[in-house]
Amino acid sequence: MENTPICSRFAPSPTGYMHIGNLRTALYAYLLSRSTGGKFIVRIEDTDRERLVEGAVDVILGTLKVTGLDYDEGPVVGGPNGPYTQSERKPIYREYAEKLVSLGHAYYCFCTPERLAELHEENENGGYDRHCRNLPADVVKANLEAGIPYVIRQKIPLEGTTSYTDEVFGEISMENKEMQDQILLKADGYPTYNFAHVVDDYLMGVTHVVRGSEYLTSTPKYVLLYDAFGWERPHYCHLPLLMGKDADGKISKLSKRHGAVSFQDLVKNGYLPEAIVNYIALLGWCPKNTNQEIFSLEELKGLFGIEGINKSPAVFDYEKLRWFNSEYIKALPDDRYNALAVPALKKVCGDNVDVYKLAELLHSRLACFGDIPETVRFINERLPMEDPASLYANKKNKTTAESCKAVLNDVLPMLELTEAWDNDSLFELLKGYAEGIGIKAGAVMWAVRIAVARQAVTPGGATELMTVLGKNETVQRIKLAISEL
RNA sequence: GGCCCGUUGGUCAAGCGGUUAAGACGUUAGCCUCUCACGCUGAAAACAUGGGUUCGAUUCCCGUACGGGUCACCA
Repeated sequence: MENTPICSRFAPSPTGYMHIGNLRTALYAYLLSRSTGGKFIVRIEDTDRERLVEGAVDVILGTLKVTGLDYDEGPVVGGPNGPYTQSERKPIYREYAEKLVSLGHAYYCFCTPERLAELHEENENGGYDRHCRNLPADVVKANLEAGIPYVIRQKIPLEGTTSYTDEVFGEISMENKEMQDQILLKADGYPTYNFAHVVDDYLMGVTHVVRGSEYLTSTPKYVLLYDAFGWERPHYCHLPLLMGKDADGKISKLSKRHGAVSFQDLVKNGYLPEAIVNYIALLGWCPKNTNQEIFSLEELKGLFGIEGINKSPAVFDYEKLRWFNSEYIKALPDDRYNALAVPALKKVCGDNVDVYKLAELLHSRLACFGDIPETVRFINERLPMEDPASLYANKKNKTTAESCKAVLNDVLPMLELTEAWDNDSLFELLKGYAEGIGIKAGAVMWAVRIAVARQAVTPGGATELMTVLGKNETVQRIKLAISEL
């Protein structure tokens, strides 16, 4: 058990929607700090001015709000180490970059983008040739005074090895000669991610850096920066990536080709935020000593720990998400459930049917609110029957198209005559009929259910569907069914 | 291609030198029920591979294969 409070942060770029992998990173960072009673910070990394998307910050903050990931410091709420948006911290980075130059761990580079492109052309895997690394001081001074555009690059040691211990992956070592003199401060005066996040994490007191494993191999460069400044290195927790599976079975980083990958899309498709959070919490992490899978955020806070984080990439499984969602729907109190189901039902069924009754029938059957239109389409629409013979045939109840036709013929006049159109009465009526002729009630129910719904799987039994459809429509549909058989 | 990381059923995963190798989703057989679902009980299904170390390897070490990541004035 961890007992020193962990300060972690979530530092997204406002480049559009909230990717589910991003949300998972936020969740883990959040849980890590909350499980130790520590702070959770949100920071907006908007140093790439060209990729900014308007409204993206709102999407990020909105997602954190509906998922319940509350933060102690961040944009809007502020905090002692603000501002929490990098574009508002621009002078800070320059100050530290220049400090690094004076410390001898960084240098001004006046190479033009054109020259770098040429370099790349000559040798694709060569990288920057460190042309400006040892420029004489007077040349640098003259260039600066002449206003020649420049960047500031990190001076990576030419020899030796840099290592750090990742909390999840263990010791990671990298030969210094494998690393580039990466750019710290861009020509436009903004810092790169490589520099800004290091300065900010230090200044904001972040003790644990939680992020995707794509940073595993660039972290030695960041560690070198901490060392150069003489700052204490933070703990690193790199997370296994979220993958998706193609139609042809190929596995790759989760992206749009795999389906909905943003939190907003999933919610729009009818998944509950709690279900999504629960599912992704378990994608790459597993609690100790329990087989439980359904967890509230609150429970997660108590159970989370770095020891349970996996190293290998995890494939996002929409089927399992559906299962979580169905569990959460079933557990939803009626008022919350109705608030979601009823409007969706009204949209499809209009006001002619008892949508509350329908909603009730659906409560234990629905895996996802997005299924509603398809599930209840048959109510207002007499669907075409593709293969009546197989639809009417049911081996458990020993029904066939013929036997169903006979049943429907018998039952039709009884239904036309009855006045009591409620579930119990209808059920007794049909059951009595079945007993009378000595067949299973199921055989009668099957015939009627198929005849009125015109599809195999329905959101209720025969008599329930009849009450929803009403007497007139039921009778019409049975007549239609008989004529088709 | 160089470097880094990973590899338990179709998927998520437990395991941390000796186990009948859990559990969940999905698939499937059946049961229950007043009909569809829900629910319940079963079934099939896995330690990538070759060497070591060891009395004994899924577990530790090395190689191989496969998968992923990374080599930007993007994060």
